[in-house]
Amino acid sequence: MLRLSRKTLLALEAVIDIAFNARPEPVQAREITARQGVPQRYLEQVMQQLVRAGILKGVRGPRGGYRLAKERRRISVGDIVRAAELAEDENTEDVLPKSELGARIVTPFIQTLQEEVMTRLEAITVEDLCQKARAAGVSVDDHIASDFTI
Amino acid sequence: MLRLSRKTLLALEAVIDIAFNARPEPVQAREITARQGVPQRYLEQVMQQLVRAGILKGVRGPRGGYRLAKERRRISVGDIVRAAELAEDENTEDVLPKSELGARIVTPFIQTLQEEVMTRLEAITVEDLCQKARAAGVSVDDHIASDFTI
DNA sequence: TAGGTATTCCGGGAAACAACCGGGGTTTGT
DNA sequence: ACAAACCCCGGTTGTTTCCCGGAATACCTA
Repeated sequence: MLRLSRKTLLALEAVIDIAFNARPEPVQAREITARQGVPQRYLEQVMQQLVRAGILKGVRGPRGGYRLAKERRRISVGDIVRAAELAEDENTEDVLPKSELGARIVTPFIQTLQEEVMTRLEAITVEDLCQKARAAGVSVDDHIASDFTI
Repeated sequence: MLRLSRKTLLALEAVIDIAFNARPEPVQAREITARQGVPQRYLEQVMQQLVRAGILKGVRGPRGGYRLAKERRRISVGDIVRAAELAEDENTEDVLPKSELGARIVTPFIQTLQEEVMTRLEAITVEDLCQKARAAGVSVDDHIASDFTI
């Protein structure tokens, strides 16, 4: 199957959470953890990967938090997935198969498939998902209201 | 990224290896390990998953080995991937996100993507990959000749 | 027909690796 | 001074990979 790590899911939810929230003030990590129910320390770690990838922008100090670094329509799902996955496995030494069959057929086949999926993910932006959320009836009011249920 | 486990790659290569080899006698695990350079014990484990999934058929005793359980065009890549992946993770307890945004938007989005990829994989058969191998110039003679380099 | 051998089958479990999580401290802005 | 993002690093848990010892089964020879 296509396995995405929990970290990637987290990153996706966090970015959309911030994008969906239209407040002028930045969104604090604490709010997101309250909504998603994940340990705050772990989420901050993921957030910083997103900051380093140029997707989020951190604002320090009191009343600080995170904000999108670009417009919603300029951030693709592929960007987020890459930022989350590509963080620690820098080795990327693809176990090259010895057999001709493996090297010439199944490896290229898998690579092509991966590229196709990635292309598909690059075509979908955070903007698209936000519109979908609105269409699905997730109201901004409920969203913001839950900020105070900490 | 779309991460496939080594086990899945192995399963794919093994099945295609057997399918590409047109001999009447079954193919032994030992031959495949010699060609792919993988530990024999591990490969046998993968092979048995494929047997239980109804993709391969094991033939015991001397001159035994593995054979396709069905025609080449009736075995899809999706079948093989499912058989290899779905073996040990029977838990499948999808970590359901608490937030509305996660539950209503990103989870369905990911699921749809997974289903699309799976549908895509079901449409490609072992027969297709064998034809591709022949077109790519992987000769059957070389393939069989390597049987005796053990 | 009986026994020896080659091979698939089966379960358990060690070893390596990645994912997950937390601590302590530093920097930055209010 | 305080509140938050930042940074490094180590510990825990879980998954993947790999190995081992044996049992079952089929072929071969005598």
